[in-house]
Amino acid sequence: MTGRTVTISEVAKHAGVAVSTVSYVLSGKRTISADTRRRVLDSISALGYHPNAGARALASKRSNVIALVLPLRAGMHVPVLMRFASAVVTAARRFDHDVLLLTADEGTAGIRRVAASALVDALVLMDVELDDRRVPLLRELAEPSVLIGFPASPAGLTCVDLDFAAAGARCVEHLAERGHEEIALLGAPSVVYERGTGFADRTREGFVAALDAHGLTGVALPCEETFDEVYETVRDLLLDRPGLSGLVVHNEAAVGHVLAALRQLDRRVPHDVAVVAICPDDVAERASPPLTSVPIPAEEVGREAVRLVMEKLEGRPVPASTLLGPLLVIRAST
Amino acid sequence: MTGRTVTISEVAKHAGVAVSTVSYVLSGKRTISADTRRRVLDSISALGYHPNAGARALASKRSNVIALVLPLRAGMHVPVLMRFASAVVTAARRFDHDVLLLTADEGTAGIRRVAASALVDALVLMDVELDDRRVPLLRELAEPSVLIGFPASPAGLTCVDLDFAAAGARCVEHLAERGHEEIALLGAPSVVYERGTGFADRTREGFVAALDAHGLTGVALPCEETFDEVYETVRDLLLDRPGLSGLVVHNEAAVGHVLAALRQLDRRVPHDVAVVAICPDDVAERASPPLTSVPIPAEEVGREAVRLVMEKLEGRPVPASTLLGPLLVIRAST
DNA sequence: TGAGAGTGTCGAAGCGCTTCGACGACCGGC
DNA sequence: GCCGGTCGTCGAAGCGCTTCGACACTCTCA
Repeated sequence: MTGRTVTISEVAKHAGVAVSTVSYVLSGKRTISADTRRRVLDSISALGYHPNAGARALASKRSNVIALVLPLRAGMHVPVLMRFASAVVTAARRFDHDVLLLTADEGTAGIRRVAASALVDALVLMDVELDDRRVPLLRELAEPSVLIGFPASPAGLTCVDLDFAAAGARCVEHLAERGHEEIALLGAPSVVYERGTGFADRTREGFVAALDAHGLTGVALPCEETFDEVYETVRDLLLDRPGLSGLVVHNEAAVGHVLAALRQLDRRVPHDVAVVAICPDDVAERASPPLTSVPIPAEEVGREAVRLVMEKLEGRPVPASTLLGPLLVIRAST
Repeated sequence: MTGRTVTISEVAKHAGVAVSTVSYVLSGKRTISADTRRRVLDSISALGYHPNAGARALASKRSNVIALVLPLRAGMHVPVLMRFASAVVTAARRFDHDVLLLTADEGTAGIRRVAASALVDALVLMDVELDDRRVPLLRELAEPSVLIGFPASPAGLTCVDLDFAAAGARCVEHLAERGHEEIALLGAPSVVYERGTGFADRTREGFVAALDAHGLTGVALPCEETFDEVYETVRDLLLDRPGLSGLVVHNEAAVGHVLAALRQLDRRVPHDVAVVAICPDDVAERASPPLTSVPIPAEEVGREAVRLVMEKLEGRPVPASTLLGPLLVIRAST
């Protein structure tokens, strides 16, 4: 079974056809008679043939591999990243592509390397910052790329993400419908805002705009991720704003701490304070009480990124910007 | 800069040498005079040459890519996985290799495919189960592989992992030193034990054995991951065992809930109950109070796995089993 | 001083695949 | 009955690299 490696010419010999015929059977790029096709396919499975990826890449100038570039930085929402990665791999396989994993350790050099060496045909980049060093490089690269997230100036790029502004607004809207009049957003740690990570800012903007639109009062605060800091933030917030009755939490790591803090401050959810989170579904479900939330659609985003990059590989035009609409899942916390 | 792709023969022409000379400069497989080497290297950087990965793989029968196989199942410790993955990528780069990401969706077919097509030279598998379907396949594969985790019968395989039994024992030992006489282990969710995931079992075994060795009484319980379930478990545990004063938590997702539950039950940490966790450092640091813990040495394990797989690629013998000794970091919770 | 042993470099033969042009065989239309 | 078109298949030319054997030198040491 796992004997010597079988080549296309052995398949051709076994099937009694030319090497090129086998190739055309596999690629479907020329018409082949049903009879010949069957003979070839039989030989392929009889011999256990697998095309050699290197040879194929060399001859066709296509490696059928895409790069997935993950920045593995501090303060990141790692589990979400993983779900993105998984979705990208699964989607890529559906297009008969594999995924090469690149971390940011190597900086832009890694991207340049895999592109220049033809190791990959295209790139998908995750967790893009507003001012991302990788962006200028992508513009000059021949290989198509898609970003998950939006840099400050996305001109000439293809980007896809959850519409965080709409997500922030959706949370406000929901709390407004429930009759809350003073609410707060607990967002990412301040370091994330300082770094200029797009999604954090965009959620805040959507939140603030929706506050206005619905005539509510409120405030948007950064939120650290240790229990003690979260506790203080929540305590001070409730002290400063006695009328506050709704909370939007956009910080996966802090969400549990926020609930624990409220518990300790004797505020009952949702009776005293209603809580909406923007976070992965499993976190929302596991909380006590289970949280009304806007889930992060990692699967959809990953799938869409791959679809877009494949379109670009085919030379087809794609929209520069794809924003996925937020869903609101209502649970026990509002 | 990102103009047409530069080939080795253009470099050779530019440097005034033969193609093979350029190749030998790059690989170091034959001696080259210092002068020629310099000329060639200058031409390489002048032209911006990057060897074509496909051509290289075809000619050398080495793709310089290793596969990282991640099962992306429910109930997994995803952030830890990510750190493993990151460590593997970084370590692989140090050996001039890239990493192809494979998920378990494709089952064993994916492994077979990338191996047979020579897309990868070797494999690293993560989160191995006691009875892992992938294991028999690895045995018959020509490509070397290394497992992170231990299957039930590791004969003929190369495995590396944290020594979870020693980690469980180390926690007990620490609590014994602090004078605790009755302690409990809160482990993985029961579904993880039922699936037969090695590390959960091994921690429990180490815990139980150390209990005996130190003459302590105690119990090992599975632990679910929602706050309410954790709360009940902890409450019942304290009710059943009034003498209990130490807790070992080997469940990253539940660790925060355990502390919140203790807080709510008016047990102070470490005054009333001491807590030791087996979990990633960032989780232990972020908790309140910061937890004494045995960290999961993801970086070391990943690096070691890559080192082993590279050794095997070179044809050198490697130990079948590598267990990394646990470290105990003392913080405020004991 | 000449045989023998390195050194440093070259040319050419593949590696396994895709793709292009060519070419019979067969078809229908006049 | 001949011509132009398809259809199905083949052969050969690469793709860009590694590696093997050959070979021209330059040193040593007898």
